[in-house]
Parts: sequence; structure tokens; C-alpha cells
Amino acid sequence: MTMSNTGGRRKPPTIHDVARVAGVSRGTVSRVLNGGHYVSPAAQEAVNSAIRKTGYVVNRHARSLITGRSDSIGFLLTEPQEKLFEDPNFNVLLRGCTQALAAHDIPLLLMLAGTEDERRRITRYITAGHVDGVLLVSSHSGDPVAEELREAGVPLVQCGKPMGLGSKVSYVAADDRDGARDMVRHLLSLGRRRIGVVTGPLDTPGGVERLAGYKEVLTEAGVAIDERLVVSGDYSRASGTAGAEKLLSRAPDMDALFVASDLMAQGALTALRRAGRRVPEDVSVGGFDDSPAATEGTPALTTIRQPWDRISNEMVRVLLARIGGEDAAAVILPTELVRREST
Amino acid sequence: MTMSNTGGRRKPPTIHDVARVAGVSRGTVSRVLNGGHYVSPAAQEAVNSAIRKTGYVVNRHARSLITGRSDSIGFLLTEPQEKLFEDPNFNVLLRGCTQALAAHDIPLLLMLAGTEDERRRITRYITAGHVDGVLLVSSHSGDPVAEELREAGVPLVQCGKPMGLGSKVSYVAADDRDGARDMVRHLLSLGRRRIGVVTGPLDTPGGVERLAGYKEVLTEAGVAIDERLVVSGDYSRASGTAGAEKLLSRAPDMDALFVASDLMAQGALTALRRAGRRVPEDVSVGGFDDSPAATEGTPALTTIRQPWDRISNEMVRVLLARIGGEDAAAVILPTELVRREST
DNA sequence: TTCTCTACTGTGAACGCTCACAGAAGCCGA
DNA sequence: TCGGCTTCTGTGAGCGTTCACAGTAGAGAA
Repeated sequence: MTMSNTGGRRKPPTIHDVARVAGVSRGTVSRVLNGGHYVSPAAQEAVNSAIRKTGYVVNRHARSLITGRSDSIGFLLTEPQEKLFEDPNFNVLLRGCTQALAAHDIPLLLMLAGTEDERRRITRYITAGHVDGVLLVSSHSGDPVAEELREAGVPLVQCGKPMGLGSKVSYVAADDRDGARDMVRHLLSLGRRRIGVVTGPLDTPGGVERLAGYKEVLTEAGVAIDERLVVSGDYSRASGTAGAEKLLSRAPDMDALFVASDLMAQGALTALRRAGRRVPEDVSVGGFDDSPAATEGTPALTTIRQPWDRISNEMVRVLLARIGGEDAAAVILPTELVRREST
Repeated sequence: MTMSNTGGRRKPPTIHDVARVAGVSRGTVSRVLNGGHYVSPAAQEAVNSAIRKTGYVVNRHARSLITGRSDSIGFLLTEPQEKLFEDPNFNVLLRGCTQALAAHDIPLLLMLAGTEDERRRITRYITAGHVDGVLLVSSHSGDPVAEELREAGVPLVQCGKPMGLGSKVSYVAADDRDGARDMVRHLLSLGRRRIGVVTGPLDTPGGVERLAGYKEVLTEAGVAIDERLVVSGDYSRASGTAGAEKLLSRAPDMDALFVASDLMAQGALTALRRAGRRVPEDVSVGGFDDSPAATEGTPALTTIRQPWDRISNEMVRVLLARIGGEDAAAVILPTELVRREST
């Protein structure tokens, strides 16, 4: 009745069926399934061929019920969800994590905690043990979800350095400070001295670090920090436009601009074009992220590449290790300067 | 040993614990959990308070083991994965589906079938019954995954009209043809008569339909179709640029341009700017999608809004109905013209 | 009173798997 | 020959639920 028109899925074969076909017991099949230690080559082979013959796939629910593991992990985004639209990096990270987990045959559950309700629902879901661990994207400080999960003892890896540095928490991040240093050094090497900066949000470590790198290099080069050349943004395109406009009005002699994200840099390019400045002739512009959109604009953006594929791989690696009982770990990965038309 | 530093997750309470605290039996607790029919108000209340007291959350694995349902659904993308980066619509859809499912307390598993290996792995996973149904994004024709899943009797809902129209398959789509008609009508109403078009890929129904709408309206208005004004693209930004360039060379008198996606429209704007055409003074440009990026460019793009929130909600609704045994259903949702600066 | 019906409750079995344990077989050294 | 070891295999129990069934209590009808 219920199955009337869905094509009538047949009952899938169980470990019992495989055992029968292979002429062995459940236990032996189970051992083959889980690494195959203490199994004779003959049994091994018989079981494998029975699996192929029957099309057997393990029932993960039955397995989870007894092992206590769910063999799935959650990808949790607690940022306000406009970020999901605006930030191309998010896509790359999500894809990378999904694929890295797929290599371990672990499904990824996507969780979006935008509202307070969702936050509660998801926290309950996770702490109830429905996932073995969580990949967390939440750069802003004082995130209650992160704290709650940590207290509940849920294995956790954050993307990006978390704000409260005291707690023993795993994270994987690009070397923001070093990336910023590279970019500003590059701008200096072009002979620019009046270098403006549109920072990221300064309540996030990424924003703080990139600004710190900027200041460090200028100071090392003997260029005085001019606060009129510093304006803060929030990684959104609009804030890039606004930031560049403000800088142009405060320091019309600006000859270079370091923008802490590509998306903001796109906005800044618009502002510069409107103001009649040529890029890179009048003003050199450097971004951060190396997001796909940046590559395709005009002029193509010189930027700092974040190694997203490595970041996602490391996040998964660290999380699985943590689930396996290892200590919290911090991984910081190097960035790379990518020269294009805007400098 | 293994749990050394993960905070030591405690064993969560079971239905048995709840029953004991509430002073009833497992069965009664289970009944309360599943709708609460045939349960006295007193027992109802006792169980609920026991659940609160113990912090009980149902063990989905145990439930799934017996019900045969997994109470989770898969979101499957079989497009080549660059699409994931380029297309902002994908994000909106993914978010919408995740939230719509969250309202039903159903987790979403993200599945990316880029390579042949992943394809096989995922097909096995799904047909093994690890998800109850699949939300499928796969516009290109002849997708083997879709066909395999359908044959296996897996409940399926596609986003966008599938190419092989014969099969009985559920889908949810925006009314591409009608949207295109609206846009071309709008361009005609501005007095434009030499209206070019950059189509979507013509092996997808969306691409075909949007072109059909364009031709219909022109014909109705008594404007002859000039094939020099028709060029095909693939929804990528680059193909928008190339398409507009080709049109300009073939028909320099073009006074309007309908581009079948916002991303391509962005590319087309670049080409027009390079060619010295002013938008909208010399050429009116209309896009399709109403993606966030389009809103923020200069000039802001007049476009056709696809109702992504409704699309994702409908996809989930139709899929759950299909899982519940209902027939395949096709849902076509209306689009909306959004006027901005480019026309 | 007795019978039937409805509303509610408890219980055993089963879902498909892993784990611990017991046992068998083969080999080697005493 | 015996005992002990290693390697391999089968078996029962149990994970936390739901489901079917049996059973109880109370209300209303005969």
C-alpha cells in the first residue's frame, strides 16, 4: 500500500545472507568487514566474493547501535547565513571537507545554525551523539554553540583561529599574518609607500592578524603607520566599496591598497573606478583569499591564496585524530602570493 | 584510554530510563514519542516531564534499525563541481533545502558525485537505503546516476526539468519560458527591437525553454528572429563575455541583450564596456536568476527572479510526499521581473 | 449481571550488527 | 604424550528502539 509506486525497494541482503553464501559465520563476515585480522585467506576470499555476489552493503544503523559511533560528522555553520551567499570560500571549504570525508566513507551532515531555535535543535542533535564530531565554521568571538559543544565533550575542529585563545581547542587556519606581510612587502617592492588597508572585522582573529601583518611590514620598512590609511570592513563587497571611498577622501595620495578579502577588493575596485583612479597605474590593489570571482574580474586581482584544499583536508584529518583520542591540535598553513593585473 | 581528553561523553539516557523515571513502560514512552495516540493525558505528562528531566534524545540508529527508514535525506550534486563555485544559485538552493528539512527534523547529507568513483560509491550508499530519498541537482541530460536511482526505486526529486521527459519523475522548476517571455516583453516595451540573446546550454531544458520564450515573444510582436542575434553559452561568466563579443561583431546595431543567467550577464557587461557601449543607454541588458552578485555589480542588473526559497521548500515537500507513497509530481513556479539599472 | 466495545498499558520479539568468549585445529617444544 | 601457544572460527548476548499482541479497566448496552 505505502510502497505502491516508489518502485518497491527490495529488502537488502544482511550479513547473515553473506555468511550463508560464503559458507561461514556472521562473525567471520564481520571480521572481514572490519579490517580482516584473524581471518584465513580462504575465508577472506569467500566472503568478498559473497559480498560481490549479493551486493551487500553494511547497515550503518545496526553497526552504530552497537559501536556507539555514528560514523558521520557534522559540518556546522554558525555565522549569520548571508555569509553562505556572499563568501565563495565557504563553498570551497564545504566541498573540500565533503570530499576528504568521502575518502573515509564518512557522510557529511550539513547544519546551519542561523536562528536561536536552530541553534538549540542542532546542539541537542549533536550532543545526543548523532555525529561523532563537528567541523565548525564560526569565526566570531563568543560563540555559545562552540562553547556548549566543547563542554559536552564533542570532538571539534574549527576553521580559522578561534578568538578565545585560552581554551584547548583544535583549529586549522591559514597564516593570515604572514599572508598580509607578503602582500604589503609586494606593494612596497613596487615602490608604493602610501599603502591603505581595508581590514576584516576586528573581532575576528583573521581580521586582526591581517592588520597586524600590514603594520609589521610597514614598520620594518621604516614607513610610519598613518591611521588615515586604515579603515575596517566586514568582508562584504559593500564594505569594500565604502572603505575605499573613505580612504580616498581621507588620503587622496594613496598609491596602493591592501584589502583583506577578495570580495571587499571587488567593491574597492568599483569605488576606485568611480573615483577615476586607474588600477594598477594610479593605485595598486591587493586582495586576500584568491576566490574564483576575483580571478575573473577586471583587472584580475593580485591576491593571497588561502590553501583551501589543504585546510579542508587538515580539518578532517585533525578531527578524525581527535575522535580517535588524540590531543587538540592547531595547524597553521602557509599562504601564497598570486600576482595578477591589479598590481 | 581512548576517551582520554575528549571530555568523556557520558552514556546518554535511553527510553528505558525515561520509562523508569515516568513510572510507565517502554511502550508508553515510545507512543508518546511517536504522536501520542492512545496515551492517557496523565501518562503523556509524566513521560514529557521525564524526558525533560533526563534530557533524553531518541537514538535514531535504534529507531532506523527497526523502522527501515533512515530519517535522513541526501542532497546530491552530479554536475561537474566547478559549478559549485561559480553558481551562487546552488548556495541558495542548498541552504533552502537544509532549512526546509530542518523544520522536519531531518538531517541533510551532502553528496558530491564528481568523479566516476564517487558516483559509484554514492549510488551504492543510497541504494543501500542509507537515505530515504534524494534531492537531485543534475540538469544535464543522460545522467546515469539519476537513472540508476530511479530504477532502484529511490524516491527522487530533481531541481529543474529533467531532459528525458518520458519518465515519471518528480521535479520542481521555475517557469523558465515564462520568465524569458517577461524579460523580452520588458525589453520590447522599452522600444528595443534588435534584441540579442546569450542562451544557456541547449542540452538542458532550462536553456532550451528560455530561448523558446525569447523567440515566442518576438514572433508574437511581429519581430523577425535574426539568428545573428542568437548565441549560446554555458552559464559561465566567461561564456557571457565571449557571447556578447560575438553578438557585437555580428550585429553591431544590437540595442538590447537578454542573457540567460546573471553570471553570464556579468561577463556580457564587461564585454559591452570594453566595446564602449553604455548600459542601459546604448544597450539594455537583462539577466536571469537574480543572484546576489548581480545585484551588486554596476550597473545593477535587471533580471528574472527565480523563487529559490519556494523551489527548495517545494522540493522537500514533494520528496517527503513521494517517500510517503504519493505519485510523482511536477511543480512549476512563477518567476518575477526585477527592474534595476541595466534597462 | 454479562457482554461488547473502547481506551489505554505492558511485554516479548525483532531489526542487523559487533563484541567477548569459547572452542577447534595446527604446530612446536618438553 | 602432553601442554601451551597461535591462528582461526562459531555462537550467544545485547545495543535502543518499534511493533504486534495480549491484557486490563471502565463505560455503556442488552
